[in-house]
Amino acid sequence: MDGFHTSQPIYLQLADRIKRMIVGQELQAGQKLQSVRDMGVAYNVNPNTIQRAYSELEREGILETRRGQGTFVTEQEERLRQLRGSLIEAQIVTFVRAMREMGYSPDEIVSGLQQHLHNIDKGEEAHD
Amino acid sequence: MDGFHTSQPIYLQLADRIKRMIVGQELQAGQKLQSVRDMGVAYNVNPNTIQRAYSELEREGILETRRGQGTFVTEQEERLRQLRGSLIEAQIVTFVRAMREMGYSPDEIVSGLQQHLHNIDKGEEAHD
Amino acid sequence: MDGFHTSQPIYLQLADRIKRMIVGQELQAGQKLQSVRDMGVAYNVNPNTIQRAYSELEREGILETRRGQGTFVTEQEERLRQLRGSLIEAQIVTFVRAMREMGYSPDEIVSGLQQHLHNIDKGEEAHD
Amino acid sequence: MDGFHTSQPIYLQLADRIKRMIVGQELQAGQKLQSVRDMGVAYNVNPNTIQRAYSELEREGILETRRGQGTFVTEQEERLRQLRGSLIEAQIVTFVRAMREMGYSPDEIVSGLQQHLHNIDKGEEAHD
DNA sequence: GTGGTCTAGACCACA
DNA sequence: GTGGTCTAGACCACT
Repeated sequence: MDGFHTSQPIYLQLADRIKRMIVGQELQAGQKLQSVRDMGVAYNVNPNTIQRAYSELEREGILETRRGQGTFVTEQEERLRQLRGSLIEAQIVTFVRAMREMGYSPDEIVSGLQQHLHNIDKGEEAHD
Repeated sequence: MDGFHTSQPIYLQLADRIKRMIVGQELQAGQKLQSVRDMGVAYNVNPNTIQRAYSELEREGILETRRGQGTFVTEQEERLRQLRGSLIEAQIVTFVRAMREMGYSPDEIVSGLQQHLHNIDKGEEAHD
Repeated sequence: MDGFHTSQPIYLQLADRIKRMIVGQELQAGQKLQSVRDMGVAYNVNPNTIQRAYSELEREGILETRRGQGTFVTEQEERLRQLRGSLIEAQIVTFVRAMREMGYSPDEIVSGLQQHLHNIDKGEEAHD
Repeated sequence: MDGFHTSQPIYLQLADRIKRMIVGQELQAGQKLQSVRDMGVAYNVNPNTIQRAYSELEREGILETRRGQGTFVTEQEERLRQLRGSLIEAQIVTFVRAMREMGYSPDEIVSGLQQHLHNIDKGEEAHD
């Protein structure tokens, strides 16, 4: 296997990765994904597990499969906008919770974030 | 075991947890930690692994061990402030990277965050 | 093969199809059927299986074979009326049984059916 | 295997059967179903296939699973009413289509059905 | 015991 | 080739 957690099923972690790739424009609307077999090799995972991830995303309206042709990112842009919105929301929620647990007030969260963005602005993100 | 990843040694994951407990005030400066044996039972992990996590944190100046007495959170407030700062920094870095990968500009990150905080301000999130 | 079940011999399933085609006027009284060879190709089934279906229907007086000419739908209208009646009866029996198994009383079956026909009457189902 | 078609995946046929058992009161709200292993033996099918049928029905809100305890029919009566309604609708649609294909008008369908129900009323379903 | 996940390997339908 | 289904057998977490 590759870089998977034990805390969540692999097929859901795969689905999450694909979602992030779509939102991050690494996968464009309408684009063909790797076949379940190729992706199985790429991630060193059984094709059935890839298949399950694809099925889940198809059920969510994010992917479409065409028998004998392959699996594709949906071309319904609206659905992809929804997806982006929900992933962003989740990121923010997680971030805010973590910061509050460390004793930050909402105002401090915003100002801490602004400070950080200000700093990397001049110095431009030296490393990765 | 409890909720550990496979991608990182358990002792480091334990160390992270303890750091977060300290920053989140669940563990106060100078407070005694559970013995490696008790903690091993609590997290269902080998005491040696706990010991290794403690050693790592001692090396970082966050914990102190007193022979025959146990392991304690350091009383050097400055060190704890540093710790808090670095954890917060890490949170922000992770958050910003994720948001930028999803195509958000710095300004959008801040406004998205403010929007979120504004929304939960009036109404929700009274619980948890 | 095409769309056959495993629960019943294919030749009987074929015979049923032909019956339905006759009752549904896709095959008229006196009309010539495809040769067993052509039909075998059409349904991707062994010609012997087609022959068996034809024989069965001939036994039931629905088809007639004329040596050297082929197989024809009978011209005995009375027999076709019987056939239609028996197929319809079978449909109704199946339908009523299913509805009763789902807890519908005879009166509810009729009213449910009327409701449905009433609904499609004004509006939908212009297609197909 | 038992009595499955080739035209539809077994796991969906299983799901349909279970739905019909629920609507037909053979399975009551809140009742425990057979374990995936027992059901696998009963239907001579791999437990994974049973599992898939159960998952599908859970996704549809018809079953609920409690880890370590088993799989149960939901106790949300409203959901079960919906289910019954949709199955009945499907029965009627199929029935009406078949009858129309055999040349019956809506009025004839109703009268044919009433005639049938009238007949079995006196004679009381002799067989089966 | 229970359900849930995963692998390995097979076969099918569709293009 | 593609995805979709199924089996056999394994291991896990939960009760």
